[in-house]
Amino acid sequence: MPNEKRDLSDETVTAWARLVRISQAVLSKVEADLKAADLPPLSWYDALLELERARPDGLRPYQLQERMLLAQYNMSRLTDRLAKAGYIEREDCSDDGRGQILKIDSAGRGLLQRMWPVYRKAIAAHFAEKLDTGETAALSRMLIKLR
Amino acid sequence: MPNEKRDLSDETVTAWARLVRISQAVLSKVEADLKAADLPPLSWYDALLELERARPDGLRPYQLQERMLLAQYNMSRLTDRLAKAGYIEREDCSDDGRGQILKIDSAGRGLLQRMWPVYRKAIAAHFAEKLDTGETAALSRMLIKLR
DNA sequence: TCAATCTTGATGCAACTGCATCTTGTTGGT
DNA sequence: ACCAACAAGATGCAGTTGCATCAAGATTGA
Repeated sequence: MPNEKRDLSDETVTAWARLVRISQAVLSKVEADLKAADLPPLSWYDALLELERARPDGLRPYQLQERMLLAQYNMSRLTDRLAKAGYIEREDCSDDGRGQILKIDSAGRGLLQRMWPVYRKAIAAHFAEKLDTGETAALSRMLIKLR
Repeated sequence: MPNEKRDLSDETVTAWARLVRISQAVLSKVEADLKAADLPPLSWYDALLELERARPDGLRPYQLQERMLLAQYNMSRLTDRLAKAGYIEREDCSDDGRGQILKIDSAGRGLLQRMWPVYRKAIAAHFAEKLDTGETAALSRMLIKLR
């Protein structure tokens, strides 16, 4: 049916389909491993890791949002959950009355430490073991170009 | 913090992070283009395309589910929506009293035709234009290894 | 043949996401 | 100083997903 291909080669469409399907499949395997270990989803890890790297200043929600490529309302809700779970602190921002500053706390750092071994094994099993060093580098280079 | 890296190199972790972030970002751009054209999400296209390819026999839900790497309950709901929107027919399966057979109908084929031009342009803009032929092939090869 | 087990597909419920919109506060032009 | 435009963050609502479970039919094995 879609044979009004115009300028897109079959190889290109196949590559596109693989990117979508396979990256999603690998990601769900990793998420499943986290869940099987009774750990929160990857987005919690990502957010906490960014806040860990931003120590000791912390980050404004909109900064975290840009780094994580998340919609604003999703970030608002994610920080809500993280704060309720006790993994981050929210301080009022002195420069901007609307804003806040997010900081990871010690429970958050503890969670990072508990999650990493599981996450590391999952990345190894579902990603790293399937590629050699050169392939990893090549994949990385292709992905950069897509950004 | 996660410096108990054991066997995962920094390059590997970076490549992993890029795969997750960038593929998700590109995918949302494509989804956004479809939505901007008042078209249904990609999953509708994927399902209908599989059913188009399976003509004239159609597919059992579990077969479609395997091809699309979707959870069973998500497939059940996707077929519900597609049937309610009039894009597929569901027939009782004669071989198996529990089962059904899904077939794309002419409205479904019409939707494929209306979606493809938009989808094609989106793939071109957000994916194909950023890679040359060799790079597309290389990306494809790396992804295959991850499957 | 008949019970135990497995497979197919659906569904109630809670959590999460997308969208639109709101509130509060900042900024820039006059 | 003021008002219009803009930016940060929250939230109500509808739609979607994940999880657990269910019902109904198929399969296996004694």
